[in-house]
Amino acid sequence: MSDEDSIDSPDAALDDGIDLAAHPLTASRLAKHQATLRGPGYPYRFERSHLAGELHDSYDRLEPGTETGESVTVAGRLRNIRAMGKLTFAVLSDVSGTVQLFVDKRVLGDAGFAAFADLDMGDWIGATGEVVVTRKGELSVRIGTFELLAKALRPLPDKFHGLTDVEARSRQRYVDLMVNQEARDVALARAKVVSLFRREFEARGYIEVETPVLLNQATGAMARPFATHHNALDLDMYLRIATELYLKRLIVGGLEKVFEVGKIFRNEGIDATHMPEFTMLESYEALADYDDIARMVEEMFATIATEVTGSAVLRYQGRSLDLTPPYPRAPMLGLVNDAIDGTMSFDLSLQDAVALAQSNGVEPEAHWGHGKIIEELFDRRVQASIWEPVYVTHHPVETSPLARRHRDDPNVTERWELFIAGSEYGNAFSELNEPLDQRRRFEQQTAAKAAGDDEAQEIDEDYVRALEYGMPPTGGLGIGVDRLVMLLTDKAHIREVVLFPTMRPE
RNA sequence: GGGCCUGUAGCUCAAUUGGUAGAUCAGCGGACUUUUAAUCCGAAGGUCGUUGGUUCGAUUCCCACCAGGCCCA
Repeated sequence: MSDEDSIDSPDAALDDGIDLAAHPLTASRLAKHQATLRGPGYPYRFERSHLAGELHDSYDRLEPGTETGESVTVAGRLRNIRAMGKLTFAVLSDVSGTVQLFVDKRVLGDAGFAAFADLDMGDWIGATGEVVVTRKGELSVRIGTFELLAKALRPLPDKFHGLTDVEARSRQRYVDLMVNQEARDVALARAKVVSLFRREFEARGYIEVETPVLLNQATGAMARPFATHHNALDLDMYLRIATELYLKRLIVGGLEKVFEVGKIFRNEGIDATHMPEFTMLESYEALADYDDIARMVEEMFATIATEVTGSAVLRYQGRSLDLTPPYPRAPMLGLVNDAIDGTMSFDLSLQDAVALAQSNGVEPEAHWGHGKIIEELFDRRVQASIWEPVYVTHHPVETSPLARRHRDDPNVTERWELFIAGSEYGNAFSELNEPLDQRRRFEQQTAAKAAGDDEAQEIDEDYVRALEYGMPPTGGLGIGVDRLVMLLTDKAHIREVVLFPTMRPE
């Protein structure tokens, strides 16, 4: 930012139409700000002795009217000012909570009291004074000195109704965070979820790694990538749509237990559960299979839910939801056949399978085989009816090109997806580690792409080369972090758990 | 992509069978030594999302567009 310009021309109309110098709500704030810049200026640092929350922890049990004789220094944003003649009460808000400032003209002095009266809601101040409890029992700092740390040139939203407009809260998340405790709670819950995942994986001997975001080829999932260009190399590049194939290269390399938490980018629509950039957690563990991963995930989900919400039994969208393990396993085809009219089977002719799909509301595309039809029937007829956690297993080989064929059934893979409350929360395989089969699967994807499946994966030659060096049996996992945070914070829309959701420009 | 809905003061919301809009909070002036959304008095504050059209007259009706929400695909 060009600070010279901003100081010299603060009256330029901003893009939301407010002219700070001319608007009645901002003109006096701006004038005070400019006076401070011309005069004493603003401090570069401030020494705080206590957070608001720490004061409550230490002094909340005192009787009304107590004067502790102890001096503390607090700092934060002024959230509410109630001036009553020679006495003023104000609410100071910091990261830990709020504490009341008790401002007495006799304590602060005439000049100090007048200066305090010049403050506006939203200003950042630091203040020092005695910890007291008012006659009404409110823990307060009776300030003897204070300092303006930063001026708020813009007014805060309505102090009671706050900011409720979804669009404004999303675009100006900084304001949402200032005035809505719920917004702060979600941000903290999210941070805690990610932190707990790290703790849990590290406790199991995993190491955290970082794999590339910018790729020559977007592989490892079925999704459209964002395309970009590297100028110096004059090279078209893509943002990653998964971390899977790079993490498995690390298993080949012998790191054995790896995980990564990071942004994934998919060039697709935005709705209640989808954002073009979202946070995925992937992990891979040598010598494990998908059952090992399932046991790990259900333990982690219960632990994280308990630490974030206080219980493994949640309320989500008005309903109770129990994340206590173990979670039942159910083969996909069995669930489909419970839900449709007729019986789907890999033994049906493709013609009969298509007819069965059509009679159950699914119109197969030309390139679909039995597997895609089964998965589509599951999506349309089963998924939404799932509430309590269930591992859906036995995904068709056709729709799982990176998963190992099931040890007992060649039509399906050792794969599960964890469904809760109608959405997918995790996806895991016994990883396909046999290079010749992997090459054939990629070739089948290429054929599907040629037949019109624009989501089919491309072959990643270097990945096959890596497998040719030998990958041990491996259990892999992907978890949508945003959705888990939604579940734990009882949010129905992903935008509520992403600090800065993707939006069109204003 | 389709359907429905929304956009009015900084914020939260009203109103209009078509005659240029009101309230709470915030802000401004005043009173007040225990407030908790303080209270009381007073005076202000608006490109009614944008652009066209119909009309004597449009915030209101119509077209298009912009941004957003919900549902469906």
